[in-house]
Amino acid sequence: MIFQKYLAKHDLRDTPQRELILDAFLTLEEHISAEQLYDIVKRQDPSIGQATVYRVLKLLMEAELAREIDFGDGVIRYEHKYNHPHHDHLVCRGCGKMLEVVDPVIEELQKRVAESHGFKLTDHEMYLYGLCEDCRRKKSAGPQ
Amino acid sequence: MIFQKYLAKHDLRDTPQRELILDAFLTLEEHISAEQLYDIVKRQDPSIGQATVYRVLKLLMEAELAREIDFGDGVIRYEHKYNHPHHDHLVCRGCGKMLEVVDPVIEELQKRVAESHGFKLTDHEMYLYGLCEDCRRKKSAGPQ
DNA sequence: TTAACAATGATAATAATTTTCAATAGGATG
DNA sequence: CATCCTATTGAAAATTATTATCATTGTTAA
Repeated sequence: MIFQKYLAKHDLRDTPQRELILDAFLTLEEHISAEQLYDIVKRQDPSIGQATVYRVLKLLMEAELAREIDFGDGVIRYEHKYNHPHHDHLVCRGCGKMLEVVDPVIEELQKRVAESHGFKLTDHEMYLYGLCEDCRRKKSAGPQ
Repeated sequence: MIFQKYLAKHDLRDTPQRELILDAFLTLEEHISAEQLYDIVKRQDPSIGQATVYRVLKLLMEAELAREIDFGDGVIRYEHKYNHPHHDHLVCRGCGKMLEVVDPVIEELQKRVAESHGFKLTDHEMYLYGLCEDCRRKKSAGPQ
């Protein structure tokens, strides 16, 4: 609905490809790369091109339905934005496990840090990297 | 000196190219991309190859002399790490101006957030984005 | 000085993403 | 419903940043 409204407002057409990619994206729970999404969508319609997937992801960003996340590994991933409020990411350096976290005090302090330099904060990114319990156990138990 | 020690310890050779690139990097105050560094170095020695610049930056990382920063625009930049303790970045969405910031309370809270999920924090990245004073003034004054 | 091999520069390769472009297909209008 | 205009599509080429390859050069230690 939101996407359709966005399309209408911007004189863009509602095509079966766009619907398919949107549905596939919304069905997913976790963040996903353009290539992964292409793989999924291709199963339902092998004729779809990957450029279209990239194009739709860009549209979803503009429609505020998707948000980019970048762990710095050269691949951009996307996650839901609609009905999925802001949060940061806690990532395990060992196994890659990822948790969404928010700390309201940090959020408030970030605003203040920005203000103390004359900035009006618009948004931020925070990635916490560490080792999860499992990986720490493996590390101390296993050889070296 | 530190770089030379690192080279010696790892059975790597101290070459004029490595010296030149290291010096150019250390002379710089701000963060820089591999390509920008290549441009600078090329002026002093046009025969230098850009692969060497990429290779030396990798060495500087291993020697703890450089640190990567990634603003998510597809280009990796590097900044000094030696004698330049950890900090985060406050970036203006308007003009790109960048400030280094640290808030010890945020740092502490990050550790606690990680611990509350069973993680042992190893490092983090935090980018605060906003509008600086100048850009805000321009925005409210200028047309639209 | 010479054998062994690390380092270099040029270039090719990679990988993710974007652009190009000819063919196709929405959808408003008559 | 047919038609025209133009947005959209898929395939493939182009881009961009970075990495790998490889023949040649330079260093070092015996």
